[in-house]
Amino acid sequence: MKDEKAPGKPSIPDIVIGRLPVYLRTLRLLADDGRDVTSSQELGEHLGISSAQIRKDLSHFGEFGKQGTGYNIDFLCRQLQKILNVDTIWPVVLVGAGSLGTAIANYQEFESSGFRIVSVLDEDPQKIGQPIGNGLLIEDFADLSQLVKGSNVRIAVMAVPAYAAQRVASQLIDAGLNSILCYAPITLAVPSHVRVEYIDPVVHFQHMTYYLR
Amino acid sequence: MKDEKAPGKPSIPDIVIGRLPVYLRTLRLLADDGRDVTSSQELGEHLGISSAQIRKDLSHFGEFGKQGTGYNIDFLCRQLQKILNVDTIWPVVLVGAGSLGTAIANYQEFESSGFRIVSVLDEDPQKIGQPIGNGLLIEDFADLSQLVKGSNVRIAVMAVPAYAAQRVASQLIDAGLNSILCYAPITLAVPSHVRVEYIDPVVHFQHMTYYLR
DNA sequence: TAGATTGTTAATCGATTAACAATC
DNA sequence: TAGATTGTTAATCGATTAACAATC
Repeated sequence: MKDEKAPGKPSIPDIVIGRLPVYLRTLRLLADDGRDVTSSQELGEHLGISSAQIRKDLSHFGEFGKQGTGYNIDFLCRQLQKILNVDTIWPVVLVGAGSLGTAIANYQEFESSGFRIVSVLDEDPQKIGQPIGNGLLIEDFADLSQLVKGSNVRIAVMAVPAYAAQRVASQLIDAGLNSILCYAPITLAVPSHVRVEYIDPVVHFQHMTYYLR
Repeated sequence: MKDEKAPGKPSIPDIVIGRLPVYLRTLRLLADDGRDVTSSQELGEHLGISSAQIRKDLSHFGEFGKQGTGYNIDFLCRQLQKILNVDTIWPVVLVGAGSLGTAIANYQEFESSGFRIVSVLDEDPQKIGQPIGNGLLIEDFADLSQLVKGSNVRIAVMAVPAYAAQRVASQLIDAGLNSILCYAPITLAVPSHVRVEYIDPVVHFQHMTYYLR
């Protein structure tokens, strides 16, 4: 999944974009520790990457630091939030109210990071109508398009079994969503205007075991 | 997190290793569909990468295909499992029996992928002793080192709050574990012999929102 | 001022891809 | 055989890093 090159203005490498949320997360932890200022060197040590890379990454977007001093943490956080478009709250639809879906619905970090789960959908009649997460009720996945219509929801999280994932994804896309975070262990076939990110713990485990002998 | 270069024999790029589990996952889906043979081109189309990359990646490990025909799916699966060291079952310790920990304990895909959660640990006295997952009981995190001692557990999953994550990680490492899958939204400070992989949905969300205007 | 750190350039390093001989 | 696809080479492309002038 690469960034599409906007003809004319040089687009910023997708790999750079992918690091910004990690920078933001780290800066917030520093802020929580009461810190006001940091440097590319300190950040790099925290993250195990070079200070040059951090400065280079940030330089794609502007000048945020001060020579001799470093970066004001609050200021840089706000700038990164603007760059990443998380200076507002994005509504998110969660599909799948199983064990994993419930965990996602309960997760407290979304709200402070720019996201709010506004609907939880499932196909199981036993589950529809049951409470979940923070004051939500599980709704019928069949009502998806009605629910999305006229709302400004553009993001979905899928916590459904692998066998259902492709069908669910297609229906999400038909309903007008174009950003999907997929927890199912399958690579989805989607049109090019849709962006999918994947979370699969097995992929991480198997990556680690390569190095275990 | 890079691969350490073994002096002498040229080490295989970590980024290549990271793709192998995705290849394996895709091959298994094809096998489940009743397919016997595939090609680098077909795989590449499935995954949205070039056929050349797939052939190049595999070529680091040997020759697994047949000109004019492609790859026998079962054979390539077995080879990838060997390469990734998932031709046996790795025991895994899960720390954290909250909502996310419960979802992980319930997840059915681990067993067929080379992993088995053998212990679930928590610090909450209310939780210790309660059943979780597939016939397990939540145990006391304080008993970690006893539990690991003499066992062959080397992998842990952390599903604990961010504020507890660094302490838990350090204790896991003290107990002798060297591979950690961390669901807490924090970059851990660990010695160089320890490998950590991270799963943070917010990082993925924020990556996606950059492209939403 | 002296010391520290940025933003940026140019060099290095590494990954991806196109192309094709080999061969099933 | 003719067609297809591998494994590999060399070229291209892109990302990382070292170094340093600028400057706080």
